[in-house]
Order: sequence, then structure tokens, then C-alpha cells
Amino acid sequence: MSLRHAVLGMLADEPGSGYDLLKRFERAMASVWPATQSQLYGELGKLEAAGMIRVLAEGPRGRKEYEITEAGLEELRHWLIEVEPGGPPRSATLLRVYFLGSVAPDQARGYLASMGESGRERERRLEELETTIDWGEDNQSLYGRLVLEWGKRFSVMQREWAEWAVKQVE
Amino acid sequence: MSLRHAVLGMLADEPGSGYDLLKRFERAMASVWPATQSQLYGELGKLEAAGMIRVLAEGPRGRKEYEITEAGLEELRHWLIEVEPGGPPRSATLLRVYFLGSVAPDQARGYLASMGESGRERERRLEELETTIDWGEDNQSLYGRLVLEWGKRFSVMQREWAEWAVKQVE
DNA sequence: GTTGGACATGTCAATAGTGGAATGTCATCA
DNA sequence: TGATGACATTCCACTATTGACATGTCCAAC
Repeated sequence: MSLRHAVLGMLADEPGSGYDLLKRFERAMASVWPATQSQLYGELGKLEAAGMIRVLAEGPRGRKEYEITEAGLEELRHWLIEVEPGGPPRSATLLRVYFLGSVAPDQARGYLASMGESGRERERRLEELETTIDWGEDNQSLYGRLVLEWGKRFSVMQREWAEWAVKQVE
Repeated sequence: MSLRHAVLGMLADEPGSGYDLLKRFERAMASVWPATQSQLYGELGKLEAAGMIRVLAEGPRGRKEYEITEAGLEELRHWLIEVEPGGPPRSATLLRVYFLGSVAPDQARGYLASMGESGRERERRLEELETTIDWGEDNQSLYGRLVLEWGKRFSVMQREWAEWAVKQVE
């Protein structure tokens, strides 16, 4: 149910068309809340029908630029502040670890090692990303940096855990 | 698509009925791969039709005890070893952080503080859980411990990050 | 003996997410 | 002018997930 809020959040930052939002989903949101084009346009239609967003302007090629309405802002704030966050999300990665007893120990170690490797890889990519972006003093930058830092810490944790885990299996 | 593999993994450990598996989903798997009863029975039907599990025995009250077949084991191993793990899962929590600019700074700080709090809480629960379970020397225990340790490290990371993040917003 | 709770499965409707096809517009460059 | 590629939306079929409802059995306690 959070695709809705992702869309509202982006439009709260600045107005845009479905196409614009799609680009933002591919770039900034890819590792937080991926969404496909069909989902996105569907949600835009529903949000407009619900009066949470409105067409600000129509452009060439049928482009419809949306902006958030007062009702939409209210829904966004309500979700941010008043709605209880859910539990931890599904993790196919951990699910595998759980069942690693079904394969030979050296294969299990191999899998754990590759988890460590992907943590390292992710760490590297995030650090590179950090230098690429030109951070301003605005809110967007502030909270974007918090999310990025979360990702970095997560990656480090995963790498360290995987190194520890490989030793446990020996 | 991993509900299927969660079911196969549990049946690879030991045979059981849908009801048994449901209990295991509620207990051990709740924070890794939650599943509802309707999903579970549906998946059992599909897996049986696909020849990956088979009815081992029928008990009272229509109870059907399933066991994994050779084909099922093969599918499980294939998924464990050969299938590329997907990217990071959706995180409604981080999505919120990303949009925290839409509310007042003190509300944002409040939200971050509550994330730290829930990290602490989770840490506590997991440590309690660790002392509750009697760990054996079997595979089940070994890999279960790895998952538990992952959860603990994750919780610590989240708490530390949240404390850092609150300071950033000040 | 009856009643309440654990055992046990099945089905349904609604929403969320995936992946791809179809369609068309506009700007630029050779 | 013709081709290409970015822009832009709509629709469809399929699978996954949620939540609720329906149905019935067995056991123990009162």
C-alpha cells in the first residue's frame, strides 16, 4: 500500500508527469521501493480519482503534469506520522540462509561468502554515489543523505556478518 | 515466488501437515517470510500437483502429512545455489525517512527516535529468544543461529543509525 | 453429554506487483 | 525526408499476497 505514498512524497517535492516519476523511481527509489510503469500509471489514475493529486498542466505528447493537492499532503503526513510502521520486510536472502542445511557445507559457505561479496560491492557503489551527487542544504538532501548512510551501514553489517557466518560453518 | 521454497525447505527438514507448517510460519519464519493460511494451503496444492511434495500419511480430521520428493529437493537445491538472489527488498521504513521533509523537523526527529527505539526493542526480544531456544549441534540449529545473529546485528545497526540520524536533523 | 478450544482444510474477493505489448508524438541529425 | 531515440501513456494477463469466511473433527474438562 506504500506505492501510493511514494508517489505522493515525490509529488510533494515537486510536480511531474508519470514519465518523470518513473525516472525518479528508477534512479533514487530503485533500492527502496521499486515500481514498474504499469503500477505507476495505475496509481496516478487512482490518486487523481481520489482527489489527492490533480493535473497541473498538459504538455506535448499527451503529457500530464500532476501536482499534489491539500488532501494528498494530508494523507502523506498522516502516513508519515500516525501510521504504525510494519514489521521487518520479507527477506529471500535470509530465507536461504535458513535452509542452507539442505546443501553441502562447502556450497553453504560459498553462498555466505557471496553475500559478503555483494555487501562489499554495494558499499562501494554507495560510496561512489555519494561523491557523484551534489548535496545541497535543502531537506531533500538532508533526508537523502540519511537514507544513503543507512544503506552504507547495512552493507557493512552484511559483509561483517557474512565473514563471521562463514567461520561458523567451518 | 519464494513461498514455494520456504515450504520446500521446511518439508526438507521434516514432514508435516499444512497446519504444522502454519505453526512454523508463525513462529520461526514470522520475521523472515510471513505467510497466511490461505497462501499456504494453496501452495501445498500446487506443489503436490507439480510432484514436488507427496502425501505421506492421512491422519484424523482430514490431516494430510506431506513429505518432500526427490524433485522437490532438487528444486530447493537449485534455488539455494543456482538462482541469483534478488536485490534489496522494499522498505517502507526507509521510504518514510526519504520523505520526512514533508513534516516539521521535530516530528521527523520523533519518527527517527522511534526507529531507534524499535531497534532496541527488537534487540531485546532476540536476545531473549536466544536464551529460550535450546540449541543443538544439528544443521537446523547452526543455520538458525546465523539468522538470529543477523537479526541482532541488524537491530544494533538500526539503533545506532537512528541515534546518528536524530543528531543530523538538529 | 455438552461445550470450548485446538486441530485441520478449503474457498473467495480484493489488492498489489510483474512483465510486456501496443500506440503514438516530438526533436534531432544525417 | 527518413530514421532514430527519447518522451509519454494505456492496457492486459498473470502471479502473489491479504484477510475473511466457511466447514468440520477431535479431545479434555466440567
